[in-house]
Amino acid sequence: MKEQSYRKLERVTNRSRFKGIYNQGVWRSSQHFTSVTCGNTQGVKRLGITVTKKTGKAVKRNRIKRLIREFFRLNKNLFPAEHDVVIMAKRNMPPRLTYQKACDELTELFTRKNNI
RNA sequence: GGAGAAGAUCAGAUGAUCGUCGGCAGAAUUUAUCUGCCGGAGGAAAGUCCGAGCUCCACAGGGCAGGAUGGUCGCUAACGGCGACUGGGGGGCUCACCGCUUUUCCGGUGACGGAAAAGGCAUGGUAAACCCCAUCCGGAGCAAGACCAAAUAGGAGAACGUUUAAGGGCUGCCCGCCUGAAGUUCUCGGGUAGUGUCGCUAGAGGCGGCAGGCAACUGCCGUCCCAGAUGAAUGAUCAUCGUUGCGUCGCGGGUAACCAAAACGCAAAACAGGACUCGGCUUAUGAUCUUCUCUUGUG
RNA sequence: GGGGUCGUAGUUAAGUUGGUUAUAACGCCGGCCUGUCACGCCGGAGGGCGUGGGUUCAAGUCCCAUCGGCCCGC
Repeated sequence: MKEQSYRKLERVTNRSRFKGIYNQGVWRSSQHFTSVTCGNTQGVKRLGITVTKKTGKAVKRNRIKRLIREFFRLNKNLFPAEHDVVIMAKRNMPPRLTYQKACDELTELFTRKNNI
């Protein structure tokens, strides 16, 4: 499989799996994002993204999801192996989010988590 | 130059790298995976305010209730939409107001205007509220609906009923109809629920030409295929060009204030993302162009 | 995505042929009672129809647009 891909196999697509991650996972948060990490039995790193309607309208939500996906693709080494990670966007998201700022904040969030 | 109205067009472009959804072909060959090619959001995709197609409710029947519309003619699959023509747009009631009549005060040379009080419901006007009249409307909605896989199987309560049938469904009610020969219906609880399949995209379709019509629109011919996701696909980074604004410099123009080409640097680029599909309406919003109206300055 | 329902004082609500100054309870303020507080009694104030237009002499009510909250579905 290609290194920088993001296929359906690497996504969390089931509602019951989301609930399981919320119940058993470890919660971390930064200024604009919240992450939940939980081990899985599939042998791959998987990512789920949650952006609720309270964050904004459809254009804004799609953009946030694309930026988070891009961060996952290009920084897979920061994610723990055989774990499911859910990244949630908070309500105070700035209207014009650039990839550079999102990448910086998420990098800081995940490197801090690995140190603990 | 400024303000406003109406209409039309576009919604930055190209390339590279990484990545994504669908289709086709090949490798591999149960899936999974890899490679190549092609295609991949809007004028409003939005709000869900109207109208339809389509699907289910057995058929989609009659009356009442309820809802919607209200000048005429036409267009259309249909409409509350659109076009043209008209300049007012169905009929009625009155406790409110205006108007009407009388008196007083104020302003004015005056016509008259303003304010207050009373009279009267005999006369006029005004509502998208109420009554009547005409026309139209069965209900729900793709989470409609059909199939496969998986899973248990039968538990508790309530209502009604067992022979001139109850109950249920079709519409809120009635008639009528359908189902129903001993159970039926409702509620609660329990089990299962998938990277499932179809519906799912060729359509009242787009573009061009000709003809008819004042127009909305219609007919004929040619040509094109243009998203089908389901925790939900269009993105990120870089480069070049282009648009706009600002700053530096100032080829040039001008008596002057000033206007300014080329170059360089910086910044900006709106509203907004399909979710069964169309026709409208409404709302949000950037730029350019055309026509018209008002106003200011100069010649 | 589809359908429905609601928005009125600080809070919970009432408000229908459209027509006096938009109402009630709790809350708030002052007084009485008590050694003090609460309860109770008496009196009072304040401020509100989500927002913007329209119809009308007059709109919480009718019409249009818009914003926000809540509920339902195989």
